[in-house]
Amino acid sequence: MTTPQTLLSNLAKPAQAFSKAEQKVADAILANPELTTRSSIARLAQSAEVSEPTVNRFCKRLGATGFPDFKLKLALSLASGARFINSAVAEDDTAPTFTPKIFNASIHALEKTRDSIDPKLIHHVIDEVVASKRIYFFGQGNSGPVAQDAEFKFFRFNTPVSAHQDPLMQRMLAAASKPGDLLFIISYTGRTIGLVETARLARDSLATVISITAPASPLARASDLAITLDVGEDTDEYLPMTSRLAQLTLLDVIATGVTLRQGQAHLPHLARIKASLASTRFDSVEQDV
Amino acid sequence: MTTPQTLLSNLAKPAQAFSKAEQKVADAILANPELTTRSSIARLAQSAEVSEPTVNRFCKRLGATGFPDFKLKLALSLASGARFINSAVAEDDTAPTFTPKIFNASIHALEKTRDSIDPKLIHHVIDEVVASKRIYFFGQGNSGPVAQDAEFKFFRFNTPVSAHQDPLMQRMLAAASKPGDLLFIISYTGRTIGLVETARLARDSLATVISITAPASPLARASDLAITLDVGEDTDEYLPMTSRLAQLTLLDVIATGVTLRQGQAHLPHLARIKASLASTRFDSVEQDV
DNA sequence: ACAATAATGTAATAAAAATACATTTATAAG
DNA sequence: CTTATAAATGTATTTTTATTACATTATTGT
Repeated sequence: MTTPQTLLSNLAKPAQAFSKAEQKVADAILANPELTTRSSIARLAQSAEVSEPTVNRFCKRLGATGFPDFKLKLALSLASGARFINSAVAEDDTAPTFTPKIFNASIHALEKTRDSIDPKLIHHVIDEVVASKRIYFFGQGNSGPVAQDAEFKFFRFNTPVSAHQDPLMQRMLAAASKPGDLLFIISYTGRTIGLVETARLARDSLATVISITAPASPLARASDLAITLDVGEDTDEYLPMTSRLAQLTLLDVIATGVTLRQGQAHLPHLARIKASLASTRFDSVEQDV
Repeated sequence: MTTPQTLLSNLAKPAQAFSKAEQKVADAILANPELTTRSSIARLAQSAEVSEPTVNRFCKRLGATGFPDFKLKLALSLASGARFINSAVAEDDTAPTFTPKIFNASIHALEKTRDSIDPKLIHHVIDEVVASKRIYFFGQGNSGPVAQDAEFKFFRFNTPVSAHQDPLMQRMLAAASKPGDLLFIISYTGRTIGLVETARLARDSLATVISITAPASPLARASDLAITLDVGEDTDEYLPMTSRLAQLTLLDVIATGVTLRQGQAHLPHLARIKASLASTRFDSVEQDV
């Protein structure tokens, strides 16, 4: 299933439309990929008979942040079927080829998010959750289901929680919010007008607003705390939104943090929830919730 | 000599007899190995609170020729799957430690799903979607948001689609279904009584039922096609459900397959959807949907 | 043939890693 | 309990490596 050497085969593909100098770089890498993972940019430039910046540009064109990053990805691609580069879905893809690509794109988004999250910020968010009297999750469009998922997750705590996708309802609840209320606003772009206004309304009411959104977006600016996710999308029209997976996992992290913070205190509450579900199952050992 | 796999476990081994400063380095690397593979020696030295030469000596002691070589070997060791040794969340975990653990658990779930999916089955599912006159997504509990997410995704196609979380609604729609109708039923356990009965009702009405659920479960048996996900036990009480991420990505795969199958035919439909959203944004370049 | 643009290279700068060497800390002998 | 000795660690410097800014050279379309 896992096609090994995806980066490599990508290099070899003639359809790649490399420029002359870049083709030389590709050839030089292909001639001895293992060596390349341990080369300096100068050595590779020399063996490809091009200048060093050309090598650097070549790396960036292939999605790396620079030469060292490229070497790392190349090494991984050699070791275990590449999952970083060339996950673009093409029109001639079939189920066996696009299935791993899409999973890889999702995995990549999570890896990127994992490495960009600031634990201190998470800590602050958990503080706010623990301190709150009531929690709302707001999302529209694709982020609506994320908000709802969060509701299920946070339902385990004793704090009242609800998720809302309807813009009017969101607006009304924001306007009616009070100090001690905590609003999570989830938006990939952070540019949905209604949600930004909702954030402002809530803050006017002295509620706390935490957004999960794009860096430097209007929503991020309008929030008390903003967890910004830059998953980097839109490059491939066939690749679906991976940001919601990052949002979901991020909310998992926050919920887990709250659970750990609360310690054993809430366990009886949880037991009641589990018991209430038992009768809806064929077999009560496992559960969806 | 240092084979890739042994590097990580070597670090974790207490028997290693590291000196004080070297132990700090080992701890810092273990705290976030993925990040280390992309760090500079200065960054790692700082996070371990030691000097840079100490890090360098540490690397050499472990058989690398220097820091870059060490990073390379570390990356390879991570790629070979040694990274999940430490992913159980413990009560004394704090934000910096449990955050990567949870992301890793999610990533692992996707990797496992990626490698267990049968592309032929996906192909059949896409056939059914393309052939269908109407599509329903049913889920309860945690799978409810997944169904809703799928609705957003499949809305792009011309086939009428709706998601339902209410058991009564699901039952009624299943009973009223007709040949040409396609029901996706999403359930992690495949043991929710209501959903299994719904599947039977729908098949009695000659609709097609595709489930995304657990292997060998009652729901899987009650379906025409079952995509079974075995993400693994939730052995750790603090680790959240990762199955829904696998479900979501799987539905991404199916939707992408349908898109590719339909080719350009549906593009005008998509353009209209995009246009309808433009006025709700501060900046119409990006979008949530 | 000539602008406009893209591609590539040169030279300078910044960043990273390794080295030489100084200082501190631990150890063991008297 | 010193004090010589060795081991460990850190500081400052040099060397290597990577990136950037900018100049030059090709390429393309009119």
